[in-house]
Amino acid sequence: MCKYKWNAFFANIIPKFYMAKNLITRKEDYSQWYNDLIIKADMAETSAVRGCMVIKPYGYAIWESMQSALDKMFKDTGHVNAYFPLFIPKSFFSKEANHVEGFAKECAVVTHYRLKNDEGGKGIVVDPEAKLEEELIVRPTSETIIWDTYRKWIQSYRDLPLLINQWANVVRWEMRTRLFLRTAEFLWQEGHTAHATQEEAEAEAKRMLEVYADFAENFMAIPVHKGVKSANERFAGAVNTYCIEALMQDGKALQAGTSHFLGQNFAKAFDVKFLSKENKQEYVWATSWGVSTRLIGALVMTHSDDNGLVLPPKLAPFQVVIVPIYRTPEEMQATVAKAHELKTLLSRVGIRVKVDDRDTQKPGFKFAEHEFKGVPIRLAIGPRDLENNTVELARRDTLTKENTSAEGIEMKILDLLDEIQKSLFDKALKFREESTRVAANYDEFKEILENKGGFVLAHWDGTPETEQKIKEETKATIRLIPLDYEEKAETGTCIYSGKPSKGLVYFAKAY
RNA sequence: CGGGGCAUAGCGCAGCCCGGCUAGCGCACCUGCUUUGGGAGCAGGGGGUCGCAGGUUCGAAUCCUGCUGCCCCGACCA
Repeated sequence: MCKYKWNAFFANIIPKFYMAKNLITRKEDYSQWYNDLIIKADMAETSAVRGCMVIKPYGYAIWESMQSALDKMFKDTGHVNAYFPLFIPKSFFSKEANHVEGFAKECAVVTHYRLKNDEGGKGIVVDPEAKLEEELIVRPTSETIIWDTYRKWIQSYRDLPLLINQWANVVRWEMRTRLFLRTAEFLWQEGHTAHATQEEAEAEAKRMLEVYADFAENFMAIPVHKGVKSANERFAGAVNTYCIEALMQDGKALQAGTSHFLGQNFAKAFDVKFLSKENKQEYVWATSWGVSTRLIGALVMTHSDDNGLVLPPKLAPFQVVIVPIYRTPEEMQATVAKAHELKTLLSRVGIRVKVDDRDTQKPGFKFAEHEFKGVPIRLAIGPRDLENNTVELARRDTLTKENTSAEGIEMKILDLLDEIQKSLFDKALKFREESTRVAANYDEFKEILENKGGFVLAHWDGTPETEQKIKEETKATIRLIPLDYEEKAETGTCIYSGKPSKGLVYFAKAY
């Protein structure tokens, strides 16, 4: 009965799977640790298609948690969802010069629309008769198709602002891929907005940057820096790219979200004009912004440890797992019943709970499995607990255990979940602060990057050439220019060229 | 696209140099019994076109040729 129930409800989330007892440590080999963790925690795997991954139920559940939090934040800021086509006519794509240049090298192209049986009897071939008149690009991003559509939607200032988001997949034909961090196809959301004035569009781009930073810090428990990208790192077709940058445990930075002020570039390329209050034809102002499944990679690399995944309570598919412990059928019946009773109690206050009442696995195995998969809190209930009205409570982040009264447990767990969420953030913040250094000169800069990693604050002369040289020599790039860079106007000299600098910028090696 | 490596059961590997009988091991899987408060034990069992195509040979996982796929390292990227 219990076995049947488990299968019916959870077979898709936690399949029977052997956990490796020994995960390679972060210190031994960070990237292998990352790869093994993703696969062994059952989040994703490589697929039969080169560069593309299969997101497995547990990984997808994390994405769904992210989606629902973000989607609410988008709606709360006045956005609505829509959906635009996967395919973009080649001619659209080439209308904005910088945009094409930026994406041309990594586009998948559809050239035919039909297959046929090979005349030589060797399977299926592309029918050469079925060549498309105009090739279609599989979207690497949707600005072009969206702006072509917006032209028809916008006539007057009364149609503005237009605040639309879409949840979609995109394809960028990458040479080298890594699960979640860089795959040929990935899932994301892309917001595309149209405004009557420059000020409003810029404010929108900054507002969404704030939304992303809020999400990263309060849901993912990842501290992020907000800033502006240098010209080299700017989105193809944007006037300005704002970003949030996070620091991973190996000292490399990861761009966790971007928000672009597109100026009138796309409006001009796609001829999107509106009639202003003054009865004048004007080009609209645009933004776009996105975060992707890459965030899952950021989540893993920020919090997880040598024992496996560590998930922040707000995004964990299950916040609490309850493991019943028993010897006899009677004990099984009693502890499983108590576990479900507890689950009901916890669910009632909004906690996501799973009872692991599989009779096919021993408790020790379950402990190890849920620990590896990063469930924030584990409760164990055995015969002794039934007698004493207690539970054993274990925290994933600290790996500590305690016996506690079952009385009022739901309030205790609510508090504890908050505490874990905060503790993860604080720990990550502390690590980032400790990994952020100021370099007074180029030698110091190189020394820090080579031996310590992390963010390096340094003066820069503001030219793309200097950034390029530094990149070539050290592999570090400017991750961001602080938002208050212009106002602060600290003066100094560029560590590379010795020319005047307007302020410190963040350098790091990046994913 | 350049350099290196790998391809044998679901996964991880051994066997290959030096060809030979029915291709083996660990984990996973199935059955039974004993177990269950930190990854259970024993017994039995199922599962393989040895990446593909050709060649050498009485005989090929093993030797030769060609192909394909994958992984790692470098130039591009959220």
